[in-house]
Amino acid sequence: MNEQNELIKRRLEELDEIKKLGVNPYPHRYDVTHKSADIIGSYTDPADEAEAEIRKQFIVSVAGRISAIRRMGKATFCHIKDDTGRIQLYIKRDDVGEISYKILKLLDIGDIIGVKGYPFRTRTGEISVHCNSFELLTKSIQPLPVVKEEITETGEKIVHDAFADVELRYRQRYIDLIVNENVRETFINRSKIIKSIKNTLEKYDFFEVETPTLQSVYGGANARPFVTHHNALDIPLYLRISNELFLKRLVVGGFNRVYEFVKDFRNEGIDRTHNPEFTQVEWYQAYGDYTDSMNLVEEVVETACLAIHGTTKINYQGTEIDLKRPWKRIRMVDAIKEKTGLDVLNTTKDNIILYMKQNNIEFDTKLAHSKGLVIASLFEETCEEDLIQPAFVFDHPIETTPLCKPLREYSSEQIENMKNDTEQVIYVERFEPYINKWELGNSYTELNDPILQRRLFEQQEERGRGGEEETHPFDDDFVRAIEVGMPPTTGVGLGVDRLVMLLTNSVNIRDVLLFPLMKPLT
RNA sequence: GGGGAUGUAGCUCAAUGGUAGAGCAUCGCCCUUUUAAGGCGGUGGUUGAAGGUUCGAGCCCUUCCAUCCUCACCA
Repeated sequence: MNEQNELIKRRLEELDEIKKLGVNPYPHRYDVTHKSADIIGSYTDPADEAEAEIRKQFIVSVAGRISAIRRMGKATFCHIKDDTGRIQLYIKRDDVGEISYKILKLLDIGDIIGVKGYPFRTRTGEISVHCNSFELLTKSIQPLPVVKEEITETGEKIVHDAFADVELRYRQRYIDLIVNENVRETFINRSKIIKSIKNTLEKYDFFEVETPTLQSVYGGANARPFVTHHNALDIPLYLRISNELFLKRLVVGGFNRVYEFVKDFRNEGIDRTHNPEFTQVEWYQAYGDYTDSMNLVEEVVETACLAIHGTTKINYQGTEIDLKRPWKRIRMVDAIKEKTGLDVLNTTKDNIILYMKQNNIEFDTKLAHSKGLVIASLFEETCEEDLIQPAFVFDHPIETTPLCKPLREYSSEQIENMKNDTEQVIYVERFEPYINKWELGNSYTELNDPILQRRLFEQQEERGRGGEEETHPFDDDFVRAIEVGMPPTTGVGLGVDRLVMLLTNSVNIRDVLLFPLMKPLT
């Protein structure tokens, strides 16, 4: 990209020539009366010559970026793109005058112009604007990739020499968006999905809130945080890994139904389904339990799919997936039994570990101290790969999270004694929606017993001291809030990026993030 | 972090270790209903960076940078 590049040099010369002709290449505003799609959509062919003459009085004003130019001596065809699509312009020297036509010759692909003229149909059938005048609105200095679009006789669009370098596409998304129409569509769909989710939640009287991104105690998930520093207060701060604990405080405060779309930050690896910052929507509902959340998750996802596809059936990279409610619901231990035949409820911890070793199932020995974690790990290694169609996997071992309520069937003595009996696994009312093998979210019947909450945080701290890297830190203020009293509550966190990937058939999370994190070029 | 692959003109891509090329874009000329417009003629390169082997390196070797795939980690 050196500045001596011939193409850029040439364009700077053109810019000078344009200025010398008395034209401001960067004017301040332009009155647009029509969008390209409106012009094409509302066009009807005139009945006869007389009507065609009259039509010439109906002037449209349309603006956009030049995407193709075909010059033919004293007449020029070009296509401009606006936010509704593209439209062809027909500009004749005799119509616009000599000086304007001279300026037209100085224009390039990438320049933004506004034109006034009347719609007509060309000899080859394309609805176009016959221009009486045009105005340069912005001169482009950086040459764009030249993408040729061919419309076949069957109406199919073939894109030639597409701008395909993924690295450049992510780093210079503005160019990607100009040139690659499907990229634009993906982000329009992302917006529609988010809007749909909001609509569904608002329909049930959920209330949108905002909670802190900078937190002095992070929590609500198992993840390593980004650490920063506040100068004036001279304290470390963390970028949130979750907003869960704040939303629950709001339920304590009396907002019975709250939701927030939120950027979470996790200091971990980057791959096809992980970006250091990503979007979740979380919502909390007082007086409900996790079965209410299952119902709402189904509805939120199904409705979002309908909003952009008009059907519940999607094709993700060749896999047919139907998001129609109701989804399959299965206990984690039953999923394991179905897949492996192993009845973990009636098998000792050591025998499960033995089974995993015998079957070459990956196993982290750091988890060997807890039967619950062994079971969760067995599930992840064996069952996840089959969870293509939407399914709720529920009732996880309590060791997987300190924020979730144990099953209602337990007596308080059983929960009390769980530490003393290593073979006794306490299960919690948690579920994860799986689609296409991905955990799309996470949900609990929220723990609101402050005594147990405190104990579970303490156990997390203990495990942290024992070497586990990603445990929940103890949050005193949060426990205080629970002590004030949180009503029976259920909550959900849903991964928005992954949902958008699914619904837009995107392979990489970067394809659904406008500006994914890239290593800076040195 | 491990393994595999890629990086050549503005874009998309070629090039047995032996003169770096094509299409589009760009520039000049012709062309007043073209549409991947067309015709004729030009310009354009530190082959990601730095070393090395060789008479000779885009190609072989080393290191580095970036990206992709994959594994690990990870809601």
